[in-house]
Amino acid sequence: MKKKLFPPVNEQMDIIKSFAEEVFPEDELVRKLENSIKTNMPLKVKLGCDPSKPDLHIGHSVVLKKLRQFQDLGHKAILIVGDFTAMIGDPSGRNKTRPPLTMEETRINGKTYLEQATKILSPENLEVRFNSEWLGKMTFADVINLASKYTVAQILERDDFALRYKNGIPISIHEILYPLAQGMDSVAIEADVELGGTDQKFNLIVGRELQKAFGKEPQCVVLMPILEGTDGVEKMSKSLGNYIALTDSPREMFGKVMSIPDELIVKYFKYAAFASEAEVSAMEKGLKDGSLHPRNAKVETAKRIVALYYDNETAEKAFQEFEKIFVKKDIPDEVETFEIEAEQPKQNIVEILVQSGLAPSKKEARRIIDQGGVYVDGVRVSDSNLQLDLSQKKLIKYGKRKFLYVKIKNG
RNA sequence: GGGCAGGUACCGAAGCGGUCAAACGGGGCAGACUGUAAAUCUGCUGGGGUAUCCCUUCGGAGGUUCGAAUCCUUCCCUGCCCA
Repeated sequence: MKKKLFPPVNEQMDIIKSFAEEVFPEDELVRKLENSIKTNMPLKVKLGCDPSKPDLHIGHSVVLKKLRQFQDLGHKAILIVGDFTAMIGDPSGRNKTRPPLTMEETRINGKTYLEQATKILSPENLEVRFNSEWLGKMTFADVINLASKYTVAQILERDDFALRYKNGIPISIHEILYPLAQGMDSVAIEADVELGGTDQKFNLIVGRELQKAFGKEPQCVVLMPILEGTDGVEKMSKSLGNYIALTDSPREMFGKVMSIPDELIVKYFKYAAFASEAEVSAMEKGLKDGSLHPRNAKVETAKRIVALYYDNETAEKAFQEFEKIFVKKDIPDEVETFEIEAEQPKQNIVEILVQSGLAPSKKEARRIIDQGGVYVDGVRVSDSNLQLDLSQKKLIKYGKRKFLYVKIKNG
């Protein structure tokens, strides 16, 4: 056994609490840390992940970064792939029942998830567990026993359940079982700490309660803020389409950050760009006294975020590219070319838009043309009957940000 | 098990035999203005077609009618109340 050195408790606590929304119970956490130093045993830090949506976005990065900090402190990150619970569907923050997934789907997604998560997490001090490992083995009697540990009133403490109940929106029993199932994960792996977004507070507390009920030492809870999506209102999520994926291209990533509302700049700088406290307060001050233009703050934030997932040079390039397109109204450096298969070089513009995938339907293509949203080689198209000669490649701009070269496929 | 109220487009919600592809609000998209911000203004928002034309859609399946989202039958689903 290698001897590990953990930093002093107060240092650890400072790091753990930095940027966290809530950490509780603090005294228990302090005790756990002291004990870990004494026994030279790392804490088990649990993070549940939902394999029903394998595309990670920068909203997820907030909590992943916190987990990474634990790793850097020498603790052990345990990623729970909720392959079993995904079949239930987490009701958190939803006013609707989620469609369950099959086991195979969740397995595949779990793998994708991990690949992306390690962009932030260290592969060391990392353990990945699938919760079907223990949940799948439970008998009905086990489930009843588990269910007996919690009451309906306790479950209804959670606001989204309470709200749905009040508004007559259906709540299925399996959804009620979800927090219990997730709590069992904590029991099974004997988590010392569980991480999550503030929307997970209820679930994490259930985990704590269940650990107690099963005679284990209860976990401490670290809650991170929820990052709003690019629309600035809803929480970032794939289904709402307001997300910035970790796998987005530098250009997309940069552009999406630039489109966030001003009110979110600092929050993004803090939680998505992982700026230091000093940098954050400097930005806040600059914005407040007017010495820093919001746009520049946003540019800085966007660069930092892109650099995290790529590198500084790429981030700089993404910025240049952005300037070029939106400030100088120029065309992007790299535009894909689509080759249309047709006999005639002359093609109808609507047809081209649909075939190249720029427009989802002819109806919409016409609509956008009528509204003045289509340009060919920099010239606005005013007539949806326009015939384009595609023997030379033409640059089409569709809407605000879609660019594509189109030409006829020869031979 | 009984009674009542419901299931409409991405969401909420009108419509209750033809003038309904379906009011209105939200969201989304496009344009103007900008900093691809916010706010504001304008337009669009099922699909096909260059025309007040056709097709698909109002929980599912049948039926009545010249004609149904609107009436009838039946099935499925949800909420509330009673047991």
